[in-house]
Amino acid sequence: MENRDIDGRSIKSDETLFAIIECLKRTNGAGVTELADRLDLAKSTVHKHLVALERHRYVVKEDGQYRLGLQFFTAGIHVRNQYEVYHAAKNRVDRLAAETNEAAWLIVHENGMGMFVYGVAHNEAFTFDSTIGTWVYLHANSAGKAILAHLPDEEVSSIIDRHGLPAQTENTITDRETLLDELAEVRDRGYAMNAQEDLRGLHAIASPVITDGRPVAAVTIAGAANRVTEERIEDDLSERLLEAVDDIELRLVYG
Amino acid sequence: MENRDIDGRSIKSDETLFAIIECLKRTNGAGVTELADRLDLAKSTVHKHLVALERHRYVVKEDGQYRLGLQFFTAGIHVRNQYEVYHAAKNRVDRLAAETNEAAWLIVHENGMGMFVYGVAHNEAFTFDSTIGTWVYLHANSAGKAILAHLPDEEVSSIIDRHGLPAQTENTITDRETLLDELAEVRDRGYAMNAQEDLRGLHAIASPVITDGRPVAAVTIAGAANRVTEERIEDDLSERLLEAVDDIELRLVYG
DNA sequence: CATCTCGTTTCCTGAGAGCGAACAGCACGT
DNA sequence: ACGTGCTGTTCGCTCTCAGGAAACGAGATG
Repeated sequence: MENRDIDGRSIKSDETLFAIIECLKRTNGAGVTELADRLDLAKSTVHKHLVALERHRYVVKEDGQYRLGLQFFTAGIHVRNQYEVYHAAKNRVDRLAAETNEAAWLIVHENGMGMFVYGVAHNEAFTFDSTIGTWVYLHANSAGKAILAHLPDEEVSSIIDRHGLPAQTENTITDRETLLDELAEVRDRGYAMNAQEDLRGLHAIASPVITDGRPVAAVTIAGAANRVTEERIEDDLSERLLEAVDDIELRLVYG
Repeated sequence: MENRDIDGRSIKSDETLFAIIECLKRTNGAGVTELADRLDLAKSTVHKHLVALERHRYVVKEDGQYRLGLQFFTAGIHVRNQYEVYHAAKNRVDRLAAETNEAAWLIVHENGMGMFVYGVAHNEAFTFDSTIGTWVYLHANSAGKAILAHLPDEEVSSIIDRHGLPAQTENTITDRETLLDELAEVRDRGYAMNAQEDLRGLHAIASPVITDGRPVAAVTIAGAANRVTEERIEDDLSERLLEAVDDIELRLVYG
């Protein structure tokens, strides 16, 4: 199925290992036979990989089903903890959500894509938990645009080249020039806006966390479009957002 | 160094892959040469594995250094989200911490070991964040004992056989019979106690979350030994703990 | 400009990844 | 009890490809 191994410079057996992991992630646990069928591999091959994974606790066997193990959680938390900005921002993001009574997020970026690393919704209508740990395009939401706006031009274009500008809703910016204009606006304004560009019904504003001239992350306030109106943003939310970001940047510098 | 590949039933190349990951975890990022030296492998070998890891975003290259990437976070959060008990318990654990003004934790177990999946310290003296995602022995803390107390006897002994009863402090129970007696007590009392058995200066109580007769997790209240006294436990904390666990068990059954 | 020291690439070789088939366990309908 | 159909696991065989050594290229350092 996924025969994108036109490589020679990486390791095939690793690719099959990752394919197994990916498959287990999608299926939330599966048997050897099912995996072998799905990935078009011999049962014995899959089995040997699973034994290796199990020995390192990346996979657990339960009732003859294999599923991903808590070792991934350990590693994942370790990676998150390496981001100083997470520790600097966490409590302040909590406070921001409490003050505004909307959802607040911390987004970091890696390799030209964004990821939600932390979020709270004091008004807990939705299970926002499912959003944490997901990748997002930088061009299609306020946090991403806040980050892009403060990256060097050549980095922005290399990101566009690599990932393109796929549309998430009919409001997504899919044109290069339009995006660059928007980024200039964001720089002037100090914060970015998201008018249902990635999720219908959702409005959001975001501002970047900058250290040593580089945007390492962005903080977002997000909420239903009817609550997060343009005037509320101008009158109240934008100010609170910028205050929060200032606090976070300060804490990044001073322990 | 770690030549424990007396296997034949698993895959050697996977073992080196995991060794690389483990090494990157410990060093918080390293170069090809450093990894090759440390693991006693050829540079080219390490490099090819890194290319594979990088393609799948499990590793990122930054300033010629490789470090673990956010894909681990994605996978880790995914694993956590598979535990229904996490979603059922999160808010209630928050409330428990707020009520008692101590730290509260959710611990799950896998393969005879426990792991902190969630925790809050309303009294935020310590950076408890570093505890999340770490493995703990079940015999050496209150949460683990709460879980063990409600597992079938044969499962308990197989766990002891597999992991032993290593001492964490001078108060750790290291004797099989003593442990089994303690577990019987825990069953009677309804909650387990931790009198500086894994961490000096720390007192804790814990009670298991049971569904379908199986303990899937445990909830803990933990705090400095001088604050979490025996009489406060009896007068107040134990009751609040058991209430919280009841609520969680209910929420596990009803949506 | 020479000299380290990185990361990356190239090439070769024999260890071992991957395969197919046989084996073992369990749960069913008879 | 006895097939029958499903699992997961193990056993050899074979030819691929993972791993090693050494060359290459790119920055940094003196």
